[in-house]
Amino acid sequence: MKPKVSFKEAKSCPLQFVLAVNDTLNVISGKWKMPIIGSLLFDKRRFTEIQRNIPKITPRMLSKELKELELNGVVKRTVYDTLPVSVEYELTPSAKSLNHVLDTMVEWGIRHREAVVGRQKR
Amino acid sequence: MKPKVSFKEAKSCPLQFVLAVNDTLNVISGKWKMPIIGSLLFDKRRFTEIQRNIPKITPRMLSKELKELELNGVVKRTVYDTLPVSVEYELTPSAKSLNHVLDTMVEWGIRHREAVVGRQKR
DNA sequence: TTTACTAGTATACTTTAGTATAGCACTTCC
DNA sequence: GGAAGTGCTATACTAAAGTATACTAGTAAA
Repeated sequence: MKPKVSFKEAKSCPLQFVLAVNDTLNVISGKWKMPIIGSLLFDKRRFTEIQRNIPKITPRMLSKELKELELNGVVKRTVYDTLPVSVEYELTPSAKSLNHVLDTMVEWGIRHREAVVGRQKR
Repeated sequence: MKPKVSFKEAKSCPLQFVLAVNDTLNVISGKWKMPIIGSLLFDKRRFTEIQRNIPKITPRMLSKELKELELNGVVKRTVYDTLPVSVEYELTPSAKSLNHVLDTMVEWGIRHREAVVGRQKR
């Protein structure tokens, strides 16, 4: 559901906005969440595949973050009855729609960097 | 400048995207950045005004965060030669355009919460 | 002269986030 | 029988983020 008022139109910052922004922030902030989501954004992957994808992450961190992402409805975990067991992680449909958010963040990040550098040159 | 490829179109996650997302995250993540930006989003304010706006923040934190935001080109600090001195904080034009990012975050946050709750009910 | 306002700083602390290193249970390959 | 691959967990640590409490200099009103 679309919020009734955007930040631009609103005259003050309603609590529900802050809460919704925080929900989104909780999903993507921290040292490893973006790399993990990035790794899953284009394909489902297994534990060790993600680990190989993100060279410096420890299994403890990967495990911890994946659990948190699963709890938050961002990642779906599927265990296959193979020998040895294989476990697949994939983004939920809701998480896939994160790319809209990420796109605006990329755009703002690039623009903002240009604006800041521009001011320093002048 | 608009990035050439969006997350949806891209087949892998380019480094420049990750960097730009991190730039944006650095500006808005942490316990107090959003409340401070929220407080300045509709008007310029003085130190104690912001402090009254955000009841539980300590002056140490407010001071620290404002310095960081100033360094990152998000906030502009102006000292007025009144007695006692008054200092005004306002968002830079670049920071004001953050509301587009925040809007998509609000929208995703609300949708995602609905999706997660929906799954729990079923 | 005490009080209160301005915009903060100083010091010491707790809490949360992240790291380092080792190990487990299971199975297959050599 | 040992090594190697599966998906992790346990313990102990360091580093970063945030809190609590007190305090500063300058001025002005009571």
